[in-house]
Amino acid sequence: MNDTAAPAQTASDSAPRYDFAAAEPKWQLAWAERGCFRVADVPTDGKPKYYVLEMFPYPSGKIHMGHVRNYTLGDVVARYKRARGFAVMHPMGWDAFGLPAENAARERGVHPAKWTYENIANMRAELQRMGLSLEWEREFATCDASYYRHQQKLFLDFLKAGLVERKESWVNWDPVDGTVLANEQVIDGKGWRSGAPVEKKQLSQWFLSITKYAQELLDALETMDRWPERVRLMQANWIGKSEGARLAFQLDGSDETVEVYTTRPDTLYGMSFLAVAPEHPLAAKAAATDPKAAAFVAECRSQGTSEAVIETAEKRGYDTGLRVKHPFVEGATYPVWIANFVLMEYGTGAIFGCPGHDQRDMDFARKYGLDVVPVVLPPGADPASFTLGNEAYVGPGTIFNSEFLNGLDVDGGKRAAIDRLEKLGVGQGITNWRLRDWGVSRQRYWGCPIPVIHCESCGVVPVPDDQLPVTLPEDVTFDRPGNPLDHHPTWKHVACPSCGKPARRETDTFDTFVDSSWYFARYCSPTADIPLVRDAVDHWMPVDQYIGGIEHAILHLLYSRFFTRAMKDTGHIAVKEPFAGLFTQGMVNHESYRSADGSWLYPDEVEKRPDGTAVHRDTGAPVTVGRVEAMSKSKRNTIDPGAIIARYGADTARWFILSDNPPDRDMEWTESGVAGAFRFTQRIFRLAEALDAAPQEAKPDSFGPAGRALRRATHRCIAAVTEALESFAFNVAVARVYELANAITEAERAKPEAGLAWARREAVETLARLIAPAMPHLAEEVYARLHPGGSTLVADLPWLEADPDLLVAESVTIAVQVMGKLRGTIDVPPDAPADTVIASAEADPNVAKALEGKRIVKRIHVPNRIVNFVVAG
RNA sequence: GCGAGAGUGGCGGAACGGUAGACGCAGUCGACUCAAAAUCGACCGCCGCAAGGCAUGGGGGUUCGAAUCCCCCCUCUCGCACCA
Repeated sequence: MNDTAAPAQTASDSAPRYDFAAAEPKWQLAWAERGCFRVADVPTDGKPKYYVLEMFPYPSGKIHMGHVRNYTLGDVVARYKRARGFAVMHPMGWDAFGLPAENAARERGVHPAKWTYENIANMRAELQRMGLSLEWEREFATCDASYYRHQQKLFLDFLKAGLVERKESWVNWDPVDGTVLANEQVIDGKGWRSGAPVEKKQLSQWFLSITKYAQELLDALETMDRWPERVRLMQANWIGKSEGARLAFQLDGSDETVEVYTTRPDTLYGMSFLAVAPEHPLAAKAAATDPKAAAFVAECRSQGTSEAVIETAEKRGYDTGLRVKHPFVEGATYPVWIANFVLMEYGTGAIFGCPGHDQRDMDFARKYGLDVVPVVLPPGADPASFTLGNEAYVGPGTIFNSEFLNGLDVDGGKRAAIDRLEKLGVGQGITNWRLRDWGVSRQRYWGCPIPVIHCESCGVVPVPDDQLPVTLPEDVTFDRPGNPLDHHPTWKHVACPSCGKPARRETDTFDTFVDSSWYFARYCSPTADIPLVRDAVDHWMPVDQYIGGIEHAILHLLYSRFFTRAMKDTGHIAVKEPFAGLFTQGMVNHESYRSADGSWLYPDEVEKRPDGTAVHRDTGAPVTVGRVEAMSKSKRNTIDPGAIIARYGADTARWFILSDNPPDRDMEWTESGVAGAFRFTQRIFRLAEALDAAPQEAKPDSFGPAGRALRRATHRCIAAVTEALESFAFNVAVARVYELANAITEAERAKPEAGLAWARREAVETLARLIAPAMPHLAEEVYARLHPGGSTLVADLPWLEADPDLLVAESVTIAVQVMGKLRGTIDVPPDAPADTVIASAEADPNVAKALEGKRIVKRIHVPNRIVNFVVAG
């Protein structure tokens, strides 16, 4: 059953089949030996450059279908652009630092380096079996000291340039394991391994100053027209610029003030309370003397962990009894509440509440019986009678109930209020950002060491350039929790480079997002002894086409954009934007299967019945076919690319993945779809074989009707596939190729005529060259058959150009409508004059019938397209 | 809640405002075969014997003509989410 579509030939099978298992390695070797995909760091051949890059993989050990899709898409682009005359750089490497390697070390006692490099070797072999046009000479792993030493250098340059800060920050602390946890290691507020409730702990950590570039990162999004709109939008939201005012409220009966951030200073006269976050210093102060306040703060803290709780949590608060003075209204004071919906992380951790024009404040006010004073009058509303129910009014309008602001619109009110605050010296207009600086310290072993030394007398001292790289010690143990670098007996003890006294190395390593924030630039000069060689990086950057999953829409792409700017400002690179074009691919999904007892089954264990039901392959027990969803180990609906390639070949896998649907949408991997793609590889091969008897002949002077039709199909296909590839419509390109194959089959059945053999040969060679970006091995195999003894590789051939004369049809079929309804079609010569076309349209019997007894009011003729009669009566 | 995208046969999908459903998958029938597989051929949106009618989530509109443009509504997916 496993081999219904297997390539093995049976005795009765007289037609020889395309032997992909022999062909694919053969052509892979040929490409490698010829160095087809090599380019110089600094080319001198004058070709335009094109840099294609797919997001490099984490070396988990095996490739998955998402990789196959990602790298197939990139390879189609790379091979196509190369044929179009570009010098294409298409490198590959490994995002090799990270937690899984440490987990493997703890669970299986294998050293992270050994585990990682073995995984890399395995995955490299798998990728090579896909026949990708990669330049393996540029390969590196981010865990190579020869890579991360330059990362350390970049960091030190950033430090010098004032782009790095050290500040206190909260981390997830597992009190049982005594270790810092990554966010994904915190499950429902508990440590994933120990199950102990996670605590927040403050540590001194390194931050890259991404916020210094917030405005620029936001502005540049506007110009990035080759990025998907939604990715730009997600980044803009993430950066989260907001304009407003910061103002200080003075506590009644005290000199102390509370700072508030607001985007609505125009609504200050609608204030009815002030609220601070539970973590706010004022809340802490209230809690110190008021047990009830302390209890409320504690309650907020205990509840705040899981996201589901936050989403549904009711607004609750506690009145501290303190009051603040209004900045504009002499003598007016308002209560100060501690409220669970105020976020310490955003703004100042305190707000002024204006229930009339903010829904959250409204909910809070209604719950606790606080005043609701409308100060913005919607257009057309009557100021005397206007009231608010439980809905805050957030639209435009005219300010009222607001003294000096009365009569202004919202924007004018904001400006006037800010002016007054500034005059009074209690506040000013500011821009606030949601984007935070990027904390890059990780308390982990398997990462790039942060190259600084802590000295009691000199403070933080950068590791001098000549002492780089700071390498990871190999003799580490994972037998206890925490950071092995910290436990290491000698590694962290060093002499201070500045004063020579005993000092301590930084034992934190970088967030792995740092590793992936500049790898694309390093590929340009992958073995240089400086981070980036300007000639090379200035030639190849930016990446012309970057391809990867949407899951990296924000962090990886934003960090890379920032990092590139930082590298520019420290003189390492000329460009600001790393990725000129971005394409985000969809996921690869698969049906899931469950047996009667609810356990998940692998696709291999399931047999589909013709009636649509499914049973267990061995036991015959009924199987429930579940949803089509993302492949995951837990649901066992994964398909191993290695097994697919072994059974059907790389070209089949590549072809199916391209043919199923548009590449930016999620696709469904189906067994029948792969089988269909496999059948097509065999069919192409048969079309080529059928030519063997055809004599080699010079191009005939004229062709018969079948030959002319085939030649038109051939050249139309060139034009159509080219257009489809240019617009990333790979599924359409595939459809056009099928059409040409169908046209060739039709020509095979045609009566023999002079020149037909030549036309068939042209068609098959065209077919081979058009499939080359998608099915490169089969393309070479077919081409080689057509050119016995030749040594030219399709990989080295230029892209085909369609003959414009053959793109014009001999006759065109024109639709004839009466009042927009199709009543017939007529065949006319292309570009026939309107009056003849209309005359023959009217002569069509069916059309004539529809026109009978009617008066033709208007005759519409769109050349080569349509005739439409507008009639009356 | 805010934002974005998408709704077309049994399925994936195609379609510069101009013959809706290209192409593939699945399916039906036939040829070849002792048989099966493979292959080749024909059919394959819905209603209808037919003529014809109806069809691109629903409703309006613009237009000679709308899957495509505009307005309203419904559904689904994704992202963000007490961001003041």
